[in-house]
Formats: sequence, C-alpha cells, structure tokens
Amino acid sequence: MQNNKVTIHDIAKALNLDSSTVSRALNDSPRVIQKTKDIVLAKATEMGYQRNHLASSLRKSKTNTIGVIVPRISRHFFSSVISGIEETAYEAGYTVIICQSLEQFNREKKIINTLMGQRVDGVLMSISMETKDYKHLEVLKKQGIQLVFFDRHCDIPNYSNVLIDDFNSGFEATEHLILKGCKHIAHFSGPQNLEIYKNRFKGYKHALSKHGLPFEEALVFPSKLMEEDGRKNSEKLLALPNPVDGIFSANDVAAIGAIKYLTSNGVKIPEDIAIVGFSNEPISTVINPALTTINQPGIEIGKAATALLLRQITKENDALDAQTIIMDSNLIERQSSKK
Amino acid sequence: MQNNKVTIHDIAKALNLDSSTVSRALNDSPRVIQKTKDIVLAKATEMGYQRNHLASSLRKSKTNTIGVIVPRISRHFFSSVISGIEETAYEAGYTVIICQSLEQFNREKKIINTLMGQRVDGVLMSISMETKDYKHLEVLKKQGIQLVFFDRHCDIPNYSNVLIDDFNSGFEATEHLILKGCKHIAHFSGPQNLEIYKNRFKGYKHALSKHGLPFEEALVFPSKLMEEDGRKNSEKLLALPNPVDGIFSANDVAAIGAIKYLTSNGVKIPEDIAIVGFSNEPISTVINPALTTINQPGIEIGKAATALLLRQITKENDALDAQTIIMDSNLIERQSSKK
DNA sequence: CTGTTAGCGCCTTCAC
DNA sequence: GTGAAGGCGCTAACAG
Repeated sequence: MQNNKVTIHDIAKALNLDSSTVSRALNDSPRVIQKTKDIVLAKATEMGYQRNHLASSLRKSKTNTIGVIVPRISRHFFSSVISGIEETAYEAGYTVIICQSLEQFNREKKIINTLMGQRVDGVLMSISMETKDYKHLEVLKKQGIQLVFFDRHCDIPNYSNVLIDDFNSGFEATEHLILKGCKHIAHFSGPQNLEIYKNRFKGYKHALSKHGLPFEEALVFPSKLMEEDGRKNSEKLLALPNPVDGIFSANDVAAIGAIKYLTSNGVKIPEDIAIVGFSNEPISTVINPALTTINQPGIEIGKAATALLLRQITKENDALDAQTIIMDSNLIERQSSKK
Repeated sequence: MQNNKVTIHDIAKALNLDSSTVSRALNDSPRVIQKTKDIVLAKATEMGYQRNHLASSLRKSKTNTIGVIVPRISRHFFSSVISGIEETAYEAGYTVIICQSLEQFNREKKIINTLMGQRVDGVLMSISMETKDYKHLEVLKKQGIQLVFFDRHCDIPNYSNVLIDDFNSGFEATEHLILKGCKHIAHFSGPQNLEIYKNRFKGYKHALSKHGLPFEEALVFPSKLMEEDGRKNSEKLLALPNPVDGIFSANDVAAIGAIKYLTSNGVKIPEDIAIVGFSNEPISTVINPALTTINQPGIEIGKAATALLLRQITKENDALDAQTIIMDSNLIERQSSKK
C-alpha cells in the first residue's frame, strides 16, 4: 500500500485539496480546521508519508541540525558530553551531526566547511590541540551560525564557553589531601600550554599557600598523559630526600601509572601516599579504591552547552550576549584515605 | 567581501556565465573546459561560496549521510564503534548522524522516522534490548534505505550483520583459565535473551567439555550488568562447598564488582581465583593487573560495518547479498596469572 | 479557512 | 562547450 516517496502533493490529490493546505495541516497550523487536519493526518499515515526534511529545511533555511566537533569520540569524557548533547537536542527536535578532529587543525577546517555545507543551525566544539589560529571559524559568524565552545576554552569575542572550573578542582583536590594530613604533596602536571592544566596547577599552588605549606618546584613532575610518565615520576619521587605523602595528578592516566608502579614497589595507597587524580575515563573510578577522583561532569556539560546553543539559535534576533558557564567538577572520595 | 549565502547564480552573474555551467564546473564535469573551471573555482573561493548540500541532496535524492543508532553513546564499546564509523564515513565523503535509543523501543521507532525524514542513504544500528518486533524497520527497506546491524545480531532476511564471535570468545576465555590450571570455573552470565550472552555461555560449556571438565549448573551465576551482581555472586560463590578457582565473566561490570568484593575479603587474584572478563569499558584493562580481558574491537567493527554499508549503498542496483561478518575479539593477558 | 503562486539552491535533461 | 528551462518537496506570501 504505502509506497516510495509519498509527497504532500500525493496526499493533496488523494484528498482533493491543495498541497499547501496539506502542508499547513501537517504543521498543525491554526489556519486549518481541525477536521481537515484529522483527515490529512489519517491519509498521511495511511499512505506512509514521511516529511522530507531536506526540502523543508531548504525552504525555511533552518535545518534543526547542530554540528558537534570533538577531538575524539571514543574518549570517555567526550562521549559523555555527546551523550548529553544528543539528549538535549533530541528533546528539542534537533538532530546532531558528530565529527572528530582527531586533534588535527586541517581536519577541523574541513569539518567546519562540511557543517556549513550541511547548513547546521549551530555548532558545539572543543577546539583541537593543534589549533592556534581561529580564522577558519570566522565564516560561521559571517553566516550567522551560532557557536559555543565547551571544555577547551577559546577566547574569541562574542562566543560562549562552557567550562569546568579547573582552578577550583585543582584547589579542592589538593586541599583534600592537606586536610587528610599530607605535608609533602607532589603534583603530576599536564601540558602547560593548555589552560586546563595550567589552572589545575594554579589551584594546587593556591591550596598549598592557603594552608601554609611551602611550594617546592622539585615536587612538580611534568607528564604527557601517558602511564609511562606516571611510572617514571613515581620512581623519581621515591628517590627524593623528603618522602612525599600525597600526589595530586592533573591527569588520571599518569595517576594510574603511578599506582601501578608504587603498589608493585611495596608502597601502600593511601596509607603511605594518598593520591587524587582527575578522571577523564571511567578507569579511575575503579582502578584502586584508594584513588580519590575528581569527576568531570561530561553529560552535564553537554546538556548545558546544548541548551545555551539552542537559546542562541532561537533568540538570534536580540542576540544573546556571550557568556561563560563554569561547571563544577566533583571530588569523589573512594575510601576514607590516609592517617 | 564575501557575504551571506553566495549561490551558483551569484557566481554565474559575476562571470557572465550561466548557473548550469558554474554547477558543472564546481562538480568537475568533463563537459566544461578546464579554463572555465579554473575561473569559476577561483571566483567561488573569492566570493566565499559554500555549496548548499540541502539543495544538492534534494535535487539528487542522495544525501551522502548515514544514520547511526546505538543504545548509548557513552558506553565505551559504542563510542569506539562510532569512532570507527565516523572515520570511514569521513574518508568516503559521508556525514554521520548519531542517535541513541537508550535501549527504548519507542525512541528507536522515533529515531528511524527522523532518519528517514533526513533522507539518510543508509543506517547502521545496534538494536535496543527492548526491541522484539522489527516492523518499524520495514519502512527502511520500502524506501530503499540500506541497513546494516552491528554487535547485536538481528535476524531479518536480506540484512547484513557485523558481529563479534562470542562463542569463540567465551570458549577462548574459558580455555585460557583451564590451561592456567583452573578446575572449578564459575561463569557470570549476562541476560540470556541476548544472543551475545547465550553464545559466550555456550563457549564456556564447550571449553569445559572439550577439556573433560564437568559442567555444573551451580557455578553459573546470572547477572544484569551491574557491579552489585558481581558482589552478590562472589558472596554466593565463596559459600560453595567446592571452592572455585576461576571465573569467566561475560560482562566486565560484574567482574569489577567481583574483584572489589573478593579482594576486600582477602581473596587473592589470580592466585586464589583467576578471572577473565569481557572488556566493554577501558576499565578492565587497568582495574587489576590480574584480570585477563577479552577485548571487543569496537573501532574495527565500526569501520567494517561502514565499509559494508557504503558498498551496499553504491552498488544498490545489483544489490549485494546480505552477509555476516564475524570479527574476532582478542584475549589480552595482563599478567602470567595463576599457579 | 483554503487555494494560487512563487521560489529556496541545485542539477540535469534538452537544445544549440 | 555552454545556455535555457524545469523541477526535487516544501512553505510562505498573497488572495479570496
């Protein structure tokens, strides 16, 4: 019965109506009497009608589609964010196109073009690590396409950011250790060209100074988000003259490496050394009950960013001011650690 | 200079050409002389032209878009698959629309409609757990939209599946334990209405029988993919008259619960009890060096499924036969476990 | 309340 | 090798 590609014209013909009336009926326009709507709707389902969004979007120049650009979908933090984005978008009747930059500037550029070609109504993105220059984003503004950044701060005037309060997270993580009685707290830092790691580091220093502990350069160990770093850092750390009794790791991968190395070398966690690590991956939550984690609220960030973007899309006229939303990450203590 | 919404007509006007020539030039048609192409292309970039895919797709009734339906994006296995899908699709010039069913049949139904409305060229899906009835998928076939299932087998004639060899994985996991010297191996099973868990269970039984070990119903513990199950099962398991010396868990969440419970009750892993668990999440790879894992090749599945789908889309005429691709999962031993 | 008309931007016959 | 014309399916004026 129902066949390939039924259009509003087919319905109109079958009902001796005009296609515009059918269109209005299907869009629940107040300018069509209820009875007509019922008839049209019944016929439409009977004939297996499927609205063609392409045509509709073309006509309305509104696609109800948003583009999402993340460095890598399979990183748990980003997939959580996407999950939140999809949910909020779905509820609002929006479709989501997902792209991954793989941290490559060129891919990012090409993706922007693709999304423009798809005529998305807005874009949510976490800028790639390689990106230092933002010219490729100007076209979006020129076309009136809304853009909201999440997770990775991007300082372009008039654009909104949805971020995690890394300074505060670093501060809380470190203070947590201090309150547990730690006196010599090491810091495994991340790449210092990234704001998030800089801020966590600042939070660490601030907590130390607030509690009257000295900041020692020797206790700061760089790391490149590899387990190997965690192992090597731990090795050096055990060789220090003053024994360390706490570690705040700005990234969980290094924390994992550290835990593996330390435990296999007879160090008890958290009795000898307490550790707090960020959890970008669900890994941390189970790797060791002794690891206290700072959880990144991916889903919430996704929802907040999407809600903001949709607000900007719909209120495009009296353009919303750019704003920065700061989400709190939450410290989750797995075990009453330490002393 | 470049402004809002440049169309091929604008380019044509600026060049004293016809829009059709511009269109052909931009599509690199052989029916346009090279010189013209160069001029058009130059002007296009100069004016900041962006092809409108909506219009193009509408005209060609081909969107170069594929829809993906997964139960939940943030589950690591699925985000890996999506990652693979996105990569392969991107290379082939396709855009990917992601949707999550959240295991709900109604959402799945609605998503199918949305994707049809978006006129996707094909769909990749992992059917929701709630879905028992496949009528809502018939429209796809009726509209000639290609469909490939992945991970969760779906037995509808003429549709392809890309799956993991669960029987073999279950077999290998169990055999691994046997070869390590285990004599009493428990099995934490998953929901038996799902093929994958049934097959892992079968693999378990087959390994036992192959090696002359008795199958004992009492050693099979149901689980619903919750840590809690793992804990409860472990509790029961410790109370058995014959001590268990190995566990093959069909899902890693239960395995994690088990490890937490067992280690906190003084059981040494793998010395007392060796464990092999599936790793849907990266969790397992680090939770305990003693946990041997069976890794699900998400990215590879995504790539294979996409490649297959694209082949079906492009060779639509002499329709490809439905096929089933079986991917091997690989057992990763974290430590020379046991005895 | 419903019909008429026009066009969103592109591609594709068909002419020349 | 290029131009002219028409239409993909839908919606938004403008009528009546």
